[in-house]
Amino acid sequence: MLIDILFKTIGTNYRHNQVIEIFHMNMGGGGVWKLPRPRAKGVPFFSRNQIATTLHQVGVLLELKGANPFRTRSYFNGSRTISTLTEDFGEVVISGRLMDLKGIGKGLGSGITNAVLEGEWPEDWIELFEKTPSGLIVMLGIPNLGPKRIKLLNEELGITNIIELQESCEASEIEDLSGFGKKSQQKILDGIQLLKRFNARRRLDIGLLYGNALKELISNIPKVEQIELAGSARRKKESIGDLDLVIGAKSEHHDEISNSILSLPGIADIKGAGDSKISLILDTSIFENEFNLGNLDGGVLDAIGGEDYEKMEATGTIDAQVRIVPSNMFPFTLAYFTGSKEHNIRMRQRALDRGLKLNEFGLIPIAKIDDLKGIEAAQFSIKADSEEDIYKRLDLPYIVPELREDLGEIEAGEENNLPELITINSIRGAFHNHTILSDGEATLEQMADEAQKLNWEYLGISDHSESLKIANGANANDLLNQGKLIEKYNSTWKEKGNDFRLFHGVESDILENGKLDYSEDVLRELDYVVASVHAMTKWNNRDESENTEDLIKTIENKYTTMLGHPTGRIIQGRNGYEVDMHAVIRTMGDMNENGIFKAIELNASPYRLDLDWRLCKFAKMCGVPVSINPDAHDLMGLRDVRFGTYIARKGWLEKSDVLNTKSSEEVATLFSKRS
DNA sequence: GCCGTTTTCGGCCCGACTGTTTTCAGTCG
Repeated sequence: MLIDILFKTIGTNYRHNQVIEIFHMNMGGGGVWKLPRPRAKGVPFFSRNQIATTLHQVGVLLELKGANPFRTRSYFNGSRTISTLTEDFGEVVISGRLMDLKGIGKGLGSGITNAVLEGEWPEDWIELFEKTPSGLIVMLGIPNLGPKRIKLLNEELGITNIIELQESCEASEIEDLSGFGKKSQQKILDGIQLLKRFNARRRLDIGLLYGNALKELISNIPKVEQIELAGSARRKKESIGDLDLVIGAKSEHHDEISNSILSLPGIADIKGAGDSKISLILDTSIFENEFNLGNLDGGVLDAIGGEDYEKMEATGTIDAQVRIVPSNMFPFTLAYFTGSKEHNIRMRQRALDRGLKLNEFGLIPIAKIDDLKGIEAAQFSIKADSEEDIYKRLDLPYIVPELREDLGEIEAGEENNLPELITINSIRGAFHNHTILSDGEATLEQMADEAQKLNWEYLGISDHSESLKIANGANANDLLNQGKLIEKYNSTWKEKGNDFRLFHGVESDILENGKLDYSEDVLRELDYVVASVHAMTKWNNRDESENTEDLIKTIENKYTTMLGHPTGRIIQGRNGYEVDMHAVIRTMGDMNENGIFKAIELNASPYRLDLDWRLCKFAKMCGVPVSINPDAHDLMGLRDVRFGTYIARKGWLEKSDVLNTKSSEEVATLFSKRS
């Protein structure tokens, strides 16, 4: 049963650092990769998302074909350029400015232009999609198995999918291939198991739980001078592959520290232990108490494997790499293993431009090192007490880990224009929360109490609407009665001089043609409406333009205040439906400009983190306020706003960009701007 | 495939680790 569920999801998620990126951008669509069909309405025949996704997929398919790596890279670069474009993509193509973009030359430029203007994909791309077995793409998700060896497996043994691969391993057919052996055969089997369980990645909340537990244990080891969690966990990516920890200590203590680490609790297996690096597999025995996964709404639970999910987490593991370096190297190693790869490339290039070489050991004047390499050369490194010093030496202000993705942070740093990112302390409340009226676990009163314990000034209650039977959606009468109760509480607090207040909303299901639940008479009584899609099957089966049109209709509805979990994606569970979110956000931006308040939710549940951080910056640019909502189904759920804050920071948001940093008076005023 | 130009083609970030090899290829970040 469990395996069935997991195999079902493997079809849509792939772990390959580039493939997974696409998954997280919600650009992947359904299971098998297919070139999108052109939009029925004509030019532009394809959206920015579709072009960016396609370029990326062509790049992956070229890798599997064994094409020139620089050629494949240019497809990835092109995809990146287009997905981060802030202008209207269609206009850029139509006005013939596409090839002015850095990274788009004659080849990509003419292919894209023809696709967008004529609705036809280049022949060689069509052929790539048709001739590559989709199972090979799934195999890229297996750790330590890349395009070259997959190509070899395909050519030598005729393997076209993960099931055949597993059978071949079990029949010991792989170990005899040149370049393979017993160990790599076993590694592939292990990797298949990992992929089946978690798509070889873990959600941010789970990663941070393990990471912080290990960090805490190591920091108590004598003679450890510095320790920090690095990697994607430090950068607060929505999911992480493995944990990276960096330790600073005197060289003479490295052995002792290393031995202490190997005897810590929670280690299921030791994959390797060298002079400077320890590779571990951690399991849940690292936690003193069992971890509480909280109450999930039914849709989320289903998407991540239903009832079997908790069992899976309880027996789950995570890989961790621990590196021990002399304290003087610590900032360099920390920066290096924090990444991202793209950010590091830019930083290294920046160092080269200044006659310096940047690596995990130091920042070293090239003139001094002759033929010395790595750690040998590091004796000539410029001193740094912290990462700040490294940035300073490269003429940049400090860039926080969340921003290190090479998505404009270097340029913003050069212009001294980095954002002052929001912190959790700025949050004054939240607007998407459930009570026992629908599928929540706590009463209105309990939720209000908990919000006050968090020092919030207000709380918005938005139970599920009538049509969502599966989540016990509230009928009109019950909803209106909830409103009366809220009024009563609000006036009682006011009489007592307590400034706390509740806002009364609803999470309305988005119905046919973008309609909301309930009659106008009911909607008029509410402070706000969170409009969300729940009919995922239907929305997944429609094309991007239909979904986009319906969402825009919903937003144009007078009573829609904000869009809830905008794409419906569940991390490690399912992709979102296809939608041109740029167009949706742009519509919201235009309405805000005209004095009509429309906000977009950043659903802070670690299972969702939707709006994706890559789109937060775009919402900010369009002047669309972001509401960081926990989608709480119980008291603990309110605390999920912290994950939303991490993602908001990653998405460049400042305090002023976020709705729930405003005072309750300001919020009330904004909510009243309906038309 | 893109870029930058020495305008016709060479260079494209770089190092560690692993498991294969017997000097290196593949993978990863």
